[in-house]
Amino acid sequence: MESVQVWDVFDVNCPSRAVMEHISSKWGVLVQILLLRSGTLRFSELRRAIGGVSEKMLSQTLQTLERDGLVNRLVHPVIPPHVDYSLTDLGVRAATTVNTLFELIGNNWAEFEAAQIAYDRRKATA
Amino acid sequence: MESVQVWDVFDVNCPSRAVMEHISSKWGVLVQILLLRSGTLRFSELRRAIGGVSEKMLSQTLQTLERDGLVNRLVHPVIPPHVDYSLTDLGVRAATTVNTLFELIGNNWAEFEAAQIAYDRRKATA
DNA sequence: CGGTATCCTCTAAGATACTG
DNA sequence: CAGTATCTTAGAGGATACCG
Repeated sequence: MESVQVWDVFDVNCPSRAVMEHISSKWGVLVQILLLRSGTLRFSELRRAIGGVSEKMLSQTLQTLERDGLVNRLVHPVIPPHVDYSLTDLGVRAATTVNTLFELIGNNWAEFEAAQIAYDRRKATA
Repeated sequence: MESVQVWDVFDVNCPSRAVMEHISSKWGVLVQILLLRSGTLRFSELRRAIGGVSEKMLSQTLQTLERDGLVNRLVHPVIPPHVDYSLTDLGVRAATTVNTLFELIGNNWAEFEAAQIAYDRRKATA
């Protein structure tokens, strides 16, 4: 039996808004599509792959996604430490949708750019 | 002929990251799915419908989405002012994907909640 | 290696007041 | 009605140093 949407997202107190913010966060979206493509990655691999991310933000993002049940964190008890990150089933589904959004942007980039240029010109002449 | 993805989203300078941030922004996602459901709405209708949004943030969000070519802004030259907002074709496609994400959250809410509780318990005992 | 802890900066975002 | 202008603040986010 599947659970169903109980709250209205337009309500200020809708708790699903918070999860949405985690999934769609700046670094969260990049972590998700990277793990979707790569399967499993270590902390340092994620850090190197995602340009511009700080250790702090990566750590924080991973914790949030793990708490929401989107990311698996597997610690190998060895020295030096070895930690593997991967997507849960739920994470794969979220990441796939996020990836669709990125493809939409990439596949229509000319349209986005044209819209921005047109908008800026309208503002400049006005 | 469709344009294709030119940049790597993992590159710090990838311009599509900015558009992604607009689409997935806190208020942006709510504006999109509300317009997707309602078709056309006025500024004050959007403001009333989206719980918690300030005029400033709504205005800013609408401008960003309009600049990216996702939202149409139609001004009726009357007094008092009348401005209609709606989604462009591109906006409908983005909003539909965003809506999929919200449905994913709503349809699996029990799983999200359980994951959060389990995570918090793990942290507490540790 | 995989993080935390601390400090600091800057801007996202809310509140309020005002305007065409 | 549909915003803008101004002010203020909470917290997002970065830099650096340190630890198990």
